[in-house]
Amino acid sequence: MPGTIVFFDLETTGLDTTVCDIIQLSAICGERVFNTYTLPRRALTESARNVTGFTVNDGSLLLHGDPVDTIPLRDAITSFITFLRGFHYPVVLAAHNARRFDAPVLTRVLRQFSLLQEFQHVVSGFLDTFLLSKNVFRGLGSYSQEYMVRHFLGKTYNAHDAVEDARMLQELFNRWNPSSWDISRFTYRSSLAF
DNA sequence: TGCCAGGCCCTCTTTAGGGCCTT
Repeated sequence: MPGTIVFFDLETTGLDTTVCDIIQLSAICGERVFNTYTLPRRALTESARNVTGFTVNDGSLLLHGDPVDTIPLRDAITSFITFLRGFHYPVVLAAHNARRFDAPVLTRVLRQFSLLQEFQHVVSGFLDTFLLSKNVFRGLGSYSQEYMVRHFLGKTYNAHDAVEDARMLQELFNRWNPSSWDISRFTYRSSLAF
């Protein structure tokens, strides 16, 4: 049986998982919400600026033009691990396209700060809801999170805000109510994620 | 500095190419 599932999302400076910087790290489990912003060192790609609404000006992070408070990336990561320790751990971290995007990015940063071992003590693996939904719900027009929120929940939302993305993913998952077998099929050990 | 990917899946496949999903 899978343990606690924590839904999370990253907003980053781009799509290249080997170099992009994390800008926003958010997670939700039940009613407990985690959210942090960090100032990226790397410039956002044009498409990342357009999609997320983040810009950097004069050493400040702006969201749709309004400044947001940031903390150093290492502090964001250690706060996240502390947040995860608040559950019965090890937990499973779920994200849409986790295997190809969120897990490699997060794992690379954890390695960079020598925090991977500490993280793996609290997190047993990554659940990829993209791969799960693609296999469980055959024949849908799309498997993007936005499409599925419309399809399964009949609503639109503020996509590309990491908190809202994580919140909607949790709601989607609860609607799907996938079997333990399906969950385990698409859960990958965090130690194997790059 | 500026720019920026990539592994899986499908099929009009396997001597390959294109689309998806994430920012």
